[in-house]
Amino acid sequence: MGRRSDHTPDELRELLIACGHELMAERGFAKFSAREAARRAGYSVGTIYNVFGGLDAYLIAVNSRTFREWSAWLEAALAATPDAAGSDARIAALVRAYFAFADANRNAWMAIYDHRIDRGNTVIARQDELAREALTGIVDREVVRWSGGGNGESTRRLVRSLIATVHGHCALWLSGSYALLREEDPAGQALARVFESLAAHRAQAGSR
Amino acid sequence: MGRRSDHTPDELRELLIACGHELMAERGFAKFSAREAARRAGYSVGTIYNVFGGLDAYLIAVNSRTFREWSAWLEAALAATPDAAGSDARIAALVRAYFAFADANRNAWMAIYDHRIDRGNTVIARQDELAREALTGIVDREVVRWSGGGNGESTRRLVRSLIATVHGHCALWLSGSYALLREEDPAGQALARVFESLAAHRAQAGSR
DNA sequence: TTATAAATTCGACATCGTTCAATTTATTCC
DNA sequence: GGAATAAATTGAACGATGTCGAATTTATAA
Repeated sequence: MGRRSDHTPDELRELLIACGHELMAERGFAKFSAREAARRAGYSVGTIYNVFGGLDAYLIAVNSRTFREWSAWLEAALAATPDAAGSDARIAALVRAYFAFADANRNAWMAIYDHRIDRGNTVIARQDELAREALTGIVDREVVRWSGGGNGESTRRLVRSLIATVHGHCALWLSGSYALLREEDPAGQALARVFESLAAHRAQAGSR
Repeated sequence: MGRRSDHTPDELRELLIACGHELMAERGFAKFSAREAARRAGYSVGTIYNVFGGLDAYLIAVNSRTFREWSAWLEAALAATPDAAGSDARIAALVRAYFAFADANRNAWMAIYDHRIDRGNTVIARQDELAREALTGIVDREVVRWSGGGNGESTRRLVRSLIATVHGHCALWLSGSYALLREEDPAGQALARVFESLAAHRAQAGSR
């Protein structure tokens, strides 16, 4: 067949991403199949290559959707946290929501890190970059809010490091890795580490 | 052919693991091929299934070899750290060696976490379990040494959490994830977080 | 209506994991 | 030593994958 009037180019793109995301959530990265994703959309494999240019770009688009849902999940959790609960509560809500999303979307969440992008050969579309940066942005904002203003390069670095800390707990937990095998509250542990580091940096900043 | 006198069963096992490990280091998990690994050993695919029972068990054996090399690497780094350097230096050496091994064996290191084991359907051989526990054991020992004795369930939990912290930094760094994209010293950041948490727990224990 | 351009398909290809009947080798027994 | 037995090894078969492009079909323009 040729150009069909079923969907506009944008609609087709959306449709393929939606079906791919659904399939990813069902099967996980290892058992994901572009053929099957296209089949579900009512198209054949080649269409994915036409629309996205290659499998990598398609997977990036699928994972970017997960990133966006994740950000929305975090914002919703923060919005549901009353200001009166104090500033610690916002950090706690953020970390717990981070874990809750990963837990509720295990396959899709892990796929984000299962798909290795060779940044040398692959260009990431700007909109996909933005979806990833948004998450970092949320944490940035909340840490600045917690520490009461002081933003700068050192807090920027700290924020990335705290994200890595939480990520490590979440990843080892969901992958069933030995280290966290019998830990019943990985989110709580991650949160404890985050507060210890935040406290250390507040004290440090105050004593200068 | 039938039973060949080229290798004893143990030798064959070793050979297959060695070739698999080499191939994993070269290609990484995504491009690993059991066929190719067997080919390099001078056997055909079926032999892997005979010896290990299935691909999962083979991959576990291959990754266990990486675990053992990793443990040896850490022990070597610790052995090279003079006692006179102080107890902080041992922790620093441990974390830096953790990163150095991962960096020097990227594909093999990542494969450890790329291979998802369904613990419901897969039984892990005792020797492979031990290879994984050994690493945790090293960190356990060093943290107890640092804190000057006090061992118990709470330190056990802390140790696992610190491992998760370091793992998170290392994983995001090597996978080229956005969060740590421009961080020039991820190991230093991980180390800083570890010391912050260790300090917090020493203070806590001392004030009781 | 016809010609042009764009989208879509589908088959071809090499490869993968998995299984198992057939084959080859080593050992045992006479 | 030679035949019978047991064990290890192979390789073909199967369904599935990603990747590519020529052929086909559709929509639009002339």
